[in-house]
Amino acid sequence: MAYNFNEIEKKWQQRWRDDRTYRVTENSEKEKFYVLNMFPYPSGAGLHVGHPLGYIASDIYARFKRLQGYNVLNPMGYDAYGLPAEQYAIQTGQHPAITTQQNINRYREQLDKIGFCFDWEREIKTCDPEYYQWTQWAFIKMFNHYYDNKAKCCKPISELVDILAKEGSAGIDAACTEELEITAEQWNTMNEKEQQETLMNWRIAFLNETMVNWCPMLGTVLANDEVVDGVSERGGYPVVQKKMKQWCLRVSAYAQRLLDGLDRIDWSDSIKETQRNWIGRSEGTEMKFHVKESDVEFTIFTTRADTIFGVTFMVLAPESELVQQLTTDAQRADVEAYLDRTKKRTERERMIDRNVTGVFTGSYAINPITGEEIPVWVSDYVLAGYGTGAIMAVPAHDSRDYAFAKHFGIEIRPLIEGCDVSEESFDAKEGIMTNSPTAAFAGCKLNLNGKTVKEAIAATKQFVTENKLGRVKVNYRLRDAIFSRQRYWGEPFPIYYKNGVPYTVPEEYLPVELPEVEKFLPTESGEPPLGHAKVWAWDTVNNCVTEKSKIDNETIFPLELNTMPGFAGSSAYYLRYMDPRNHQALVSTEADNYWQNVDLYLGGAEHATGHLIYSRFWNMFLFDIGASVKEEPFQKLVNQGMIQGRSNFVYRIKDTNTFVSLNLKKDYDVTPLHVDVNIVSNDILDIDAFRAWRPEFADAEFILENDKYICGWAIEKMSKSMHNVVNPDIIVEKYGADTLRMYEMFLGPLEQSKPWDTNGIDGCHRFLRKLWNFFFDKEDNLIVTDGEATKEELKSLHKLIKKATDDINQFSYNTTVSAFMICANELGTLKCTNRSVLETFIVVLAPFAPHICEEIWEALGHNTSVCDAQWPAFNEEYLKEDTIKYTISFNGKARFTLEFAADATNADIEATVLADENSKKYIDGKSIKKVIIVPKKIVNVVI
RNA sequence: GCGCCUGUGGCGAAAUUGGUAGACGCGCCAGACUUAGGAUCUGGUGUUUUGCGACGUGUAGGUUCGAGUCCUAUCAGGCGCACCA
Repeated sequence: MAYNFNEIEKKWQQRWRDDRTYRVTENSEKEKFYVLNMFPYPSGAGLHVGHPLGYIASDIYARFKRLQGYNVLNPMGYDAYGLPAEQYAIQTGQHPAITTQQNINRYREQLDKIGFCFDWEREIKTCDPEYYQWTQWAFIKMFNHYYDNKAKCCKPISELVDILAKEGSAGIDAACTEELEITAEQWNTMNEKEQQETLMNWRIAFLNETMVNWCPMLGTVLANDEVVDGVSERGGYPVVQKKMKQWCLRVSAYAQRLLDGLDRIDWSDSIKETQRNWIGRSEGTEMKFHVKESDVEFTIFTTRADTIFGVTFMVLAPESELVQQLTTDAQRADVEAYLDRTKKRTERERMIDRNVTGVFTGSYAINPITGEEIPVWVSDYVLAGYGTGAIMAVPAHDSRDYAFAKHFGIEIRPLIEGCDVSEESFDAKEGIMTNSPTAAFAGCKLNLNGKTVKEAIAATKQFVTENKLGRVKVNYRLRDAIFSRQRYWGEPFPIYYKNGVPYTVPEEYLPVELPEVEKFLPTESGEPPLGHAKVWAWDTVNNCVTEKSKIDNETIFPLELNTMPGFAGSSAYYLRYMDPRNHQALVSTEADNYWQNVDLYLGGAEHATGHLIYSRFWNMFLFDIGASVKEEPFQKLVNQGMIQGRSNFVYRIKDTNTFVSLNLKKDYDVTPLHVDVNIVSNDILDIDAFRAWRPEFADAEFILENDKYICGWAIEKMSKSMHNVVNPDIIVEKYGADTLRMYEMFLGPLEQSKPWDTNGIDGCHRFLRKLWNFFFDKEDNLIVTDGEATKEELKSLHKLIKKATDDINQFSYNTTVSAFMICANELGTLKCTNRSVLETFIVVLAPFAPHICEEIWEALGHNTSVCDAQWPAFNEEYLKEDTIKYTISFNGKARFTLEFAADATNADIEATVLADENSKKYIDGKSIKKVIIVPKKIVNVVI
């Protein structure tokens, strides 16, 4: 019988379930290896052929490592909270928990068909109370810690309270929202509420009135990485800036450690670079400027301290509190009008429209070094959230300042020898400084003339520091993460409010479970959906959730109405897999010590600035409090490329129901329409299927070429709306999971994006059928023979072992698949039937095509799984050749080949070549400069 | 604008890291077995030339006995950040 993949795959998938083949337990005898995929959000559309790419790749690696004797953890779960299920709930009233579970079931069914070695007994779902208990727990820990900049780690907030009570804030160097100066006396006279509000300034998880990305259509705020081009990542709705009180995580406290950590992990350069960009470290100087005829002083941040003599105006961000203080009465009306206008513009509008706008405040600042008076302006090209929200403008050496100065006719004062600023600014950090105003301002002691820019920056820094005019400062672009979402389908906060002050639910009473609501929409008074919950108050006596109607603000208090964002549950899930059913801790010390962190993490590169930053931050925090043994969660990261869809088009002649074939369409006025790729084969449309596809096409007419309707095509993202989704189930049914696995790997380099194209899949399928025929004849009799393998067979086999071992280690799976085919071709030519050779082949192939290998393995008489076989050792002896062919070149031009004994020395080879009749023809009496012999390859004679 | 990556047959792609291109698969051509094949097997397949040969890794230079690989410039495509001072 032929290779019956459907039957074989069903059989082995069942067997693996029954035997719990892929269950893992901590085993100190064996070395661990932790493989992890970014867990999926179970969307309603199910899996398409792009999803399994990473799972297959990691599955191969996991199986490979297991064969090499490692104890491999390869778990799977679901990122189950998210917007689509909630949007669906709003539309249909269906509870998101139900939709989500249905989607999970569908995913599981599809995943099972591909034959992964996941340990499903460790499955987690982020919406499961047993899981989110630990998300809430981590949040409480963050609430109760602050970040000590000197110690470079976080510490309990109680220690900060002690310091405040004894010494005030003077000695505190901690990550904070704003620099506060509080004496011990002030602190001690504060009431409870004031103290709590003050502590918010330092907590890692803190409540803050902040500018947020508000998406009115979604009715919620979004994190920076959830906003793309000024619209929401999900849905593409407009996003506006709005000031709101929100929970935040002080991610910025960890900016330097997040940056430093990148040097210790094995990630691709491009992802590291993206993270470095996102963190955006910049080293510069903070300088204090006094305001003329006023007590007010303000600080600016600059990386170009050397340009202090070129400052001809100052600019404040419109949102800066200084604007109100510095606006003179004469200018107030103009400034107010400007602020109004700015406020109305969305982020997106500000991004598109880069016309120079601004208004003068009426105040003048004093240059701290020269004493010169400088006008202070307001303009929205200065961002409130970066640096101090105020800048010193140097139009000669900054293009934005230059545009502003040109527009408002402000002086442009060049400071670098020979630079031309008549047309544009000179932004480069190079050249020799000039124009230091030593004469104009006799009091000025700083002279930068003749220094390079680099030297001048250093000199200015030193001068500013020594004269206490400011300080050296490092700034980061990385902002704190906004952690509140005005949504239903997310983790509830373990927070209740007493007298308007947030308090955490005691850890031992977690989880605080998500309450039921009647509606998933915001309330009429504009509260988030949890405002509809009837049972949503905290009873501090019985430590439980109770009816809202019982709130008395004595012992029963209102609970937080916001929920946590998507990244909350996905930030530490890898730890939970180590010990998923633990009720006492996120992860037991034993499990954490054994599994440590993820050795190989696979997922899409699109998470570079979201999940992969939050997750590192979250884990560093857990590391600081001793809940995780490793500072970095993911040691090696591989980003699989996206599988794009190949869409097909039909061309409808305008205002008709007639469709014209691709190469004839130029004669008509046509509208291209996406057509379901499943009714198109090799770009030829199945016309009957098309008529049946949609009612409006039932009586469609066609203009054919060669009796066929040829469709157009394009490479696009695989999505429902483009009708280009290919379901893996269909491939599995037609070719089998093993073929799908081999083919997805064969398609090209793992990290590259590539379009899905079934055109080559037959090659992989043919290979497996051929393999089957090595073992069985037409009547299913095993036809392998015992005995010694021949030299050629062993050579071919060991070439494969070497190639497979090397390539799998480098995730070069496409070349590994090629190596299998080459070896099978060679063994076929050799008519190999040798049991030991073929058996070893099966072991090496097992990670790629586990079902067929199990079946053959069993037929060969083994009563254990091929998963528990041993990865074969490579033996160089078999690859040795008796003779080696050398290409003989003269002056780099290949001429002919000669064969030598494998152990011939260079001297032998040289002598033979020079004595050779052929060679003499090329040398022809000319003198030989040298003879280059590349081992086993080439002899090049230079004449 | 800044940073990163990629560019090789009709197509997906290889190339032991500087060693004399195009492995493997698809497609195509020819042949065999077939009533037939979109099944299977065998052989061929970068361009050009009848042939020896010549030319070929986006383009133009350079280093080298030798360059797809290194250097310089340039073009094209992709990704990330983007009024970050």
